Amino acid sequence: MMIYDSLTRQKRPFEPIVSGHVSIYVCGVTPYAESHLGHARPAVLWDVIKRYFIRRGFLVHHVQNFTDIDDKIVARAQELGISVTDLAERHMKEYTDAMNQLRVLPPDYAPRVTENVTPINQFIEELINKGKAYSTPAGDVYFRVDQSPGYGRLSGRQVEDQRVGVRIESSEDKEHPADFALWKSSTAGDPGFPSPWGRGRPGWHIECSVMASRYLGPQFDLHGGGIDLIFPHHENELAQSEAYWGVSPARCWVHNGLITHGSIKMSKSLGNGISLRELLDRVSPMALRTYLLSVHYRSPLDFSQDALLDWSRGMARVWDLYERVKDVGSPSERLDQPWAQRLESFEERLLATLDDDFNTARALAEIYEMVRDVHQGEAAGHAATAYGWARINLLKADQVLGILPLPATVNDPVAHDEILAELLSWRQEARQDKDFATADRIRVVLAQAGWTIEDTPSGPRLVSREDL
RNA sequence: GGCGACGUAGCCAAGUGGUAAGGCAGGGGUCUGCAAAACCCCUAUGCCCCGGUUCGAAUCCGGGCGUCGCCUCCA
Repeated sequence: MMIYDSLTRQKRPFEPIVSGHVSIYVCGVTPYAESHLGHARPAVLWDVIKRYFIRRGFLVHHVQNFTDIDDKIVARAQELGISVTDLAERHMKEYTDAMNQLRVLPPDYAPRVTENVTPINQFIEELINKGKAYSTPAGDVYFRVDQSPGYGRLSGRQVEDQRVGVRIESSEDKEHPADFALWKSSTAGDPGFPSPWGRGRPGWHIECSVMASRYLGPQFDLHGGGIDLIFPHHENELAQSEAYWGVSPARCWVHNGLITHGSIKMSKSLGNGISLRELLDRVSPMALRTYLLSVHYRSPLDFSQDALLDWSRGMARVWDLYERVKDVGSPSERLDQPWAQRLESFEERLLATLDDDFNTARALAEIYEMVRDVHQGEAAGHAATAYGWARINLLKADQVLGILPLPATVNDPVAHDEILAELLSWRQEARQDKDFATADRIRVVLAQAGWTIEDTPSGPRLVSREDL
């Protein structure tokens, strides 16, 4: 099992700290606004990673935080005239709902900054005691970057090389321009928490150092997040945790590439962000999920509606096959024909592709090749065996990748169903009487209602493709 | 200015030394009253360009060109 580590910039064999266990910390969202498509990528990726480890027999501990207090949340809540709690709560729920639709398994813990202020303060105090941080007369606390020997090694940059840009916080009583805040004092009207340095709130990076170690211990296996978090967030987190614990927090840093739109990074400020909620109203969640997995996680994914729709057309074939085979029995015969052998060993190949740095794109290709083998078996006169394997293999793929739509919970009004059924049987009668003009008129009527008729050997079937 | 990523068929995309996966679109076919769906077959002598290393390179090295990301909040 090989995983690319951003710190050493190479694929390395995965060696868990505790044999048979894998501990994962993923940086979650700051719920100050609606979730956009970019948030879905790491969520789906880590969901697959988790499912993969579980299938490989690991016990998984997964923590993903909510940064439910920060400058943006405060600003946005004031703008809307609501409390920061209400604002954060609303967007956390939206996020969670979207994740459920995408079939993302919830983390074992989803800690919030506001529930960890005391441990954060203790952590900061200890850093001050160790001489790694200092408080200022204004009630802020900063981390001393020059007391952190390896600072910059994760992001591959040196403090001196950085562009001398305009620093937003100008009233600095920092010792060094690169020092960053562990604790920020709150002004009168702002939300804040008591602390040894006065009322204030945690800086941006400290919460992850504290919560990761609180829930997973000083060192854990995998640390995830978007590639845009490498600097400053993870660089600073690494420095803090190392200063406190004396060890690097994560054994392996896993960063996903960003989603772009028109080749530009998706972001609210540029106005090219796509609302996850709106997108999920328009497209099938499983089409979106598998589309996100169709590109290797470290590459940028340039989103386009057309590419998503093209992709979902392909997945529809897989879903159709599953519909056809979901109730068939398990194979009873063992055959030495190549297609049968490949169907038997499908899951091994699937897991083997994921062994190599979670190559989900190739894993999806394996599914299509498996589907072709099913048809070969069918053509060879072994339909029952082929379909049996199709059912098993699609479920196995689903277990790890999550590819099948959830069972529909739509309950059309009975009257609606009856009308459709009546029209269909009317058309069948017309067809038997060779009255094709009438039959085709009925087809047009149904088409206008959004239904496509598929005449299968076992009779006509209505298909609605509007959700693709 | 510093650091980094990427450039594979009409489109999306895998592939890090051994002779180009997969999907969509397109073409041909089977089935069908016609369609739709499904299935089968075909579709890159070539992987941004130019050099180099090698028996052999999309894959390694050097130099270009182009696109993007981070250096400020960001998944």
